[in-house]
Amino acid sequence: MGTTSKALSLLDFFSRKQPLIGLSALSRLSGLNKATTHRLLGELADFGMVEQVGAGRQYRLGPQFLRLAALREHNVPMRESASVLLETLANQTCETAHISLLHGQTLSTLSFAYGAGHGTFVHMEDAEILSLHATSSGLAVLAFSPADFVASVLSHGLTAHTSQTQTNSEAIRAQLADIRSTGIAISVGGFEEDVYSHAAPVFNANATCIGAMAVAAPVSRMTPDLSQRIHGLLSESARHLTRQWGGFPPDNFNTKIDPQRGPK
Amino acid sequence: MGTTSKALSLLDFFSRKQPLIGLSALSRLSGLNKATTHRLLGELADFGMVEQVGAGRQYRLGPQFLRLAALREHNVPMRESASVLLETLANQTCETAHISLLHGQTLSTLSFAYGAGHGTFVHMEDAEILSLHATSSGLAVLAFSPADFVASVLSHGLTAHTSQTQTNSEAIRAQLADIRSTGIAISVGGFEEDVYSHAAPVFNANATCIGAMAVAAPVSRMTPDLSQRIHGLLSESARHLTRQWGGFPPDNFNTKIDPQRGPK
DNA sequence: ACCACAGGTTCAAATAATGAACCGATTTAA
DNA sequence: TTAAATCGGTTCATTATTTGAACCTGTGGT
Repeated sequence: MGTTSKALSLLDFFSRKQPLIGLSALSRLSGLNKATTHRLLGELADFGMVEQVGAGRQYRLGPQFLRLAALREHNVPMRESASVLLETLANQTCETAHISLLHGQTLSTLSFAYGAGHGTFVHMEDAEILSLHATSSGLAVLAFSPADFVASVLSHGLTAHTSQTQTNSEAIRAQLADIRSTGIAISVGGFEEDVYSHAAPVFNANATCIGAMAVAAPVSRMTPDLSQRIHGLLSESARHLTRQWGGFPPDNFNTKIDPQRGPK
Repeated sequence: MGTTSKALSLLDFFSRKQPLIGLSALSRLSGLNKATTHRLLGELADFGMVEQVGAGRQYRLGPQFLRLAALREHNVPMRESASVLLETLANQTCETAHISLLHGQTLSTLSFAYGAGHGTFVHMEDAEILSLHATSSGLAVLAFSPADFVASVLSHGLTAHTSQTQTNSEAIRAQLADIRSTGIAISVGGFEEDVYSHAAPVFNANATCIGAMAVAAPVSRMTPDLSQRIHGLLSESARHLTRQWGGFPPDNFNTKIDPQRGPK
């Protein structure tokens, strides 16, 4: 592993829950020597990728990312184009629509939109972390990911976020087969109680699955009829997004779904 | 210079004008050996900081920045807090308000807001690059930056963006002295024709100037009266933002400005 | 007074970065 | 239709950078 990778890997320890990390802690987390960590952080800081905050000289992510993200988004408006589709989807379903991208072994939420017409919604936040085995989005991604990746994810500890989280890897593998045939993943209360969500995979130009689009509703509002509608609208939106992002589905992804009745 | 810095410096060659860069070109631009450039790009790509686009295998900024920017913004909502103030300022002045941060020897626009009530406005874009010597924001930053930094900026070629750009470094130094006493920088058509803009510096927790807030109006709409109003509102907003961002003005920044008449 | 842990620094030893030359494939110029 | 130039990418002996144990210094707790 190159020096640059080590430096960049430090950035991955910062999260919503842990926005501030001290030198020693980061050294421990990364397994790198304290002197090495210090030097790498210094280089990252020179570039505005981390910054030190007064009190305990702790580190946090720097302002540089705002600039680079704006530049990236200007060149490749992924977030913008996704947002437009999500707004439509949220309005059509009157529920929360979101899109999350694969990053390592978790999903990170890129954008979301709330529907209208109800008093309550499934809540979402930008950069929220979703686990692969416990969310519909995660299952959708796993279903279209390489076998070794799936094996790696399922072999690590499958944390139970709720009482309904499926932690049996064989049961999950069975679900993945279903998802591959329908093109839609479903999860009920696996990540948060009372959330019923549908998800469809999104692919890049190499036909690799890079994330998933999802619609999440309170369990109490889900009916076979609504599920049917979401199924149709969601798979259409996800396919649309794949195209907009310059990607295309892999050969094992059946694009010829009858919108009236679902596949098979 | 460490290896990590070399890798990160590659990111700085991507811009709005040049979003795609090939391996050889990037090697030339950075002065690094092609093999080195290739390896560094590979490491950056592993982390999603750059990605290769199909055709000519050219590189562009990667999707990772969206995630990190969202995380940073969640932890430290600089953009969000600035936007609120800019909206207010734009409404109060009925003109374009924006904030730009210092990055290297240029300013990068973080956020902006348009006023209401007129048919035309000064146009802005996210991540737009402003030069230090030719904009009011740049002058505001220079006025409160270390002497050696100012010297470095003024010694490099001062490009004339318009016929009205001031390129005489002595004349600019004289302006800086004025700006230090009033706390507001003014530039007329120095960057874009027909733009009359006011700017005020913003400081971080080390009392270092990190950027500037500005109000830009068409020259034709600028009157002594409007300038007076902008002067007051802008310096108040900028001071407010400095506080919100956890910073404070340096000792040589006079915070006791009479809002009726200006200082002195 | 003491210990434990924090951030940060030092310098010989070990490792990883470097770059000239090379490859095969396109593109351009003659 | 060649021939030269340029592209992205790779190789490997040489070289320079990274590395980490030990060491400061300061702080908060007992």
